[in-house]
Amino acid sequence: MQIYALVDCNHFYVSCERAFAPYLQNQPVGILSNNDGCLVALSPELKNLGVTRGTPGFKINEIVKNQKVYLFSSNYELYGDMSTRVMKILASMVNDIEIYSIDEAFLFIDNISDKKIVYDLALEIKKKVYQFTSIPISIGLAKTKTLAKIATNMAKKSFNGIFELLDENIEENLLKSTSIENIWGIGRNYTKRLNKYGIFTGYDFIKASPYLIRKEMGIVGERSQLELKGTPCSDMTTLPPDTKSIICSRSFGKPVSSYEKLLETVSTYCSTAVHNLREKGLVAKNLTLFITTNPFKDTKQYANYINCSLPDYTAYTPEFLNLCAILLKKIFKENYQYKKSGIMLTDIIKQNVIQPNLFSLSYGDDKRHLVMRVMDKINNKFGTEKIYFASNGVKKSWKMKREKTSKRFTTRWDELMTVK
DNA sequence: TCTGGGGTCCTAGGACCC
DNA sequence: TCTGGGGTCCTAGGACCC
Repeated sequence: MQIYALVDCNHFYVSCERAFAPYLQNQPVGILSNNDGCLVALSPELKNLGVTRGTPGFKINEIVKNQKVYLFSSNYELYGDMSTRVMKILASMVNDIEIYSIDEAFLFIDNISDKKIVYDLALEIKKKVYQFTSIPISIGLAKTKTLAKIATNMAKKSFNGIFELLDENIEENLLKSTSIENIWGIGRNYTKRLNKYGIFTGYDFIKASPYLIRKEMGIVGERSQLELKGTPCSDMTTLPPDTKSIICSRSFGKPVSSYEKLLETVSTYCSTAVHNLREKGLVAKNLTLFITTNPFKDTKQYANYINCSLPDYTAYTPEFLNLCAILLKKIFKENYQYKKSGIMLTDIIKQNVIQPNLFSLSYGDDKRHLVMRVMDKINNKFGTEKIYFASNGVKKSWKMKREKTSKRFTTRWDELMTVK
């Protein structure tokens, strides 16, 4: 018997905050996105107050005032580290694990003939993860990943946090009561299209003609359909896939209109992205830069992007920074209130497979590489941006808001939890 | 005043090649 | 009536995911 188990951490960011602040237990808790913009994670108690994911923070001021809601800025350093801990525990308990996102992982369970044993294993996993991280998880068990997703949704509605979907009658009933928009791979747009053909539930979907599904959704839809019928169509990818792009973009705390300040923003984001590139042992050749005004405001709108390739693959920050200045000049327009900018690195390969250009040194061998290494070492040890490029700006009046951040309890010595 | 950020995959169409 | 056929590569855009 081959079983896919999907482990999903319950309201993960909230649970991370709760792990270090027990008074948040059973209280309405919400985590805000970057710039304290909108809600990205909610505790069930907050959901019960009628608040939904994606709501802008300022729209719930009223509720926050009246109901005592605890709001936090997102603390990705903490969540990332907690995620690593959870994944390590999972990996120690099964042979094959595919880390799917910061709070989800597929486990592949093979060679177990008895359903009961699988269920007990899931129970043990859940217990152990909670014991070592105090993160509550839900586990769905099924024949394919897509079915496991549905099982996990059920597991979240109690059932001890574990739902096993291996009985065909239960499967059929569950598909009948599952709307297609809740199926993995079917989003808002495909839901609308399929509704036109009278397809509303998972059951309608598996009964629909494969030709129709193929026509409307392409190969992806056809795969989803097969998976729901019990045929696995996606392998476990136990090795992390090669990075194809790295994006760094942010909204500003305050709008920016001068070229100089806008350049500070893209330079800062660019430095971060190229740093990430180096951390992964990669080099890139292509840079895309974009700027945009605030689409939610009634002011003059402008958005544009531009993209350019370097002559060689590199992870040398100044080279990208120079390019940023040139590219920004080309698309920058005066008299606009810019709200967001960003850069994307593409055409990425591993540093150790660079094909050196006949006329230049390869990045790994020259002094530029060493300078970057020293810089990264200093910043990794003493904190981000201890040393940085002048083009990133010194004052950064546009910096994003993060007014309610908790401490980075698990990754900074000076932010360890104190017990009074 | 205040509305996130980072990714992947697939497809259609155009340019170009022999 | 009918105007070759087969292929690759690249890009933009659309869809999805968390």
